[in-house]
Amino acid sequence: MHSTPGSTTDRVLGILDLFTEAAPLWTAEAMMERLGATRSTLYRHLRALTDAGFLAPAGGAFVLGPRIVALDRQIRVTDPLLRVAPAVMAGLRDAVAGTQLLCRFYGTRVLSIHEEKSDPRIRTSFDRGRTFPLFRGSASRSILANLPQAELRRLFLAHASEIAAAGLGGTWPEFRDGLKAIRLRGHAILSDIDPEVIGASAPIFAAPGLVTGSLVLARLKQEVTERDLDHLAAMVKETTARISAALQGLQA
Amino acid sequence: MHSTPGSTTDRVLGILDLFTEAAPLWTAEAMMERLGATRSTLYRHLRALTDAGFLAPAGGAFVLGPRIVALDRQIRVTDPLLRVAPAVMAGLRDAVAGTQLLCRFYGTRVLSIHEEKSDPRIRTSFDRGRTFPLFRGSASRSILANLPQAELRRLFLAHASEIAAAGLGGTWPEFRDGLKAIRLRGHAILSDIDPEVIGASAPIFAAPGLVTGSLVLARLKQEVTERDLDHLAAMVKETTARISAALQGLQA
DNA sequence: ATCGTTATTCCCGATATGCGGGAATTCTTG
DNA sequence: CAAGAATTCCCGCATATCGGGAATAACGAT
Repeated sequence: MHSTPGSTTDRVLGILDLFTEAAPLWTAEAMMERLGATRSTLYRHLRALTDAGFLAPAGGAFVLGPRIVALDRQIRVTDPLLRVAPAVMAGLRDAVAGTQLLCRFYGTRVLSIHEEKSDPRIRTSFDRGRTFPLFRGSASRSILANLPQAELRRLFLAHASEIAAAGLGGTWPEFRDGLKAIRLRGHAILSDIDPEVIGASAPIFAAPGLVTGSLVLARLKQEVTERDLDHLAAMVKETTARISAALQGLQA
Repeated sequence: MHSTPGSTTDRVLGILDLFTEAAPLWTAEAMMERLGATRSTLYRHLRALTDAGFLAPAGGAFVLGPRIVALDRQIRVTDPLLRVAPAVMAGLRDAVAGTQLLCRFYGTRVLSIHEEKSDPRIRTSFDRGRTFPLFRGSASRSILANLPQAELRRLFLAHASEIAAAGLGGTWPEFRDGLKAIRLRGHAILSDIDPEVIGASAPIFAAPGLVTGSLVLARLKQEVTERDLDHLAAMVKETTARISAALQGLQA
């Protein structure tokens, strides 16, 4: 074979990479061409994915399958963070007057896992399932600032240019000390992703010192004053403290 | 090798089967034992799944990963049915005074893909992602009744005993004619899954004659009269007709 | 229903790939 | 910084995957 690296399994799972928001529907023919796979091999792989429910035939083409939806439900039902946080967030609706985003950290990406929206004008489709880059956005910042040193160093070595581009410093001490300041402050305020929206975030801990996610309280930037931001910051710190406590109570 | 059938890919995907609502967290050790796999092989497979984001390490064990949540979002964002139905359903909230379930048909299973709940006492965690058996429940019944004959025959041959158990007839003509009656009536009323809840459903068509899902309007059984059921039936028929029309308008 | 067309599965020999035992490495944690 | 655990690497052998093409099944239209 030529330009297809990785094992068979990687190639099979790689098929799922084709299915994006922009291209949610693929015919076997199109996949063959795109992947440079032969007909029998591709169909064998499609069958494996279809049998497992990750793909489903839809009128001559394939779409992402029901298993994904079912597995997402399992995650929702079993995630301890989702057992405690949504209720707390619902109680904050009116006080925030914007949008709240609960995020979870997955080693390399930050994922929004729950949204509580009260300002319909914020049309950031910050849905559950949206991923954020680790070095941009308020949610990620609060997480990053609370990662263990060893992990930070690894990240710095692997992503120096991204880190510099995000204004997080060009040297390791700059990076580390900047994050330390955020950690000590206890919250991060950023308008980094959508320029019309500004968010205050704070970390959520699954155990003392072990950051597992963050909460963002966001509002339309042009409508908030300095005082509002201070208020949001205080609120998000207080709220994440409560969520962390509840989370750790669950596990005990 | 012994009792592990299927291809490598099947075995890798099979790992995900372990992760259930009751057992959402697996250590490598536990998986080795359960699957009868050797250490290196298991870890190779875990790595493939983890790299693809379908699993994630969580403190010495593994859980379902962020990719699943992200893919579910893609499905939500790109599903035409979800583009038209939720707004219609939201408009019915007060009129239904119960719970509405939007379901999609996936060849072999019926999956709830959206819920609009207005009666909090119905605690059926009929969440998005819940799967229903094809031969039970109102949602499935309306779909089944509108499947092409060829597919029905195939289903009957493959699942005769389930079909009989569900009271759908012990012979092919019984089965076919029973479903035909439902199809002509245009709706199905059943209290088949949760005995406290009764639901009226009607099919949704992606194209004339091509059933793609169904809508269920459900209420607490002990609170509904015959008249209420008639009303629900009329409402669900009218609503699914509108959803089908909107859906077919989209594609044109 | 019947046929032509397209989509999907099956077959089988050559060969690349996954398997497993164990050692090496990396990650945790005190 | 060291001991223990978790994870990856290594490599020869056996096996499952690949691909070309034919067979079959599903689909659509007459």
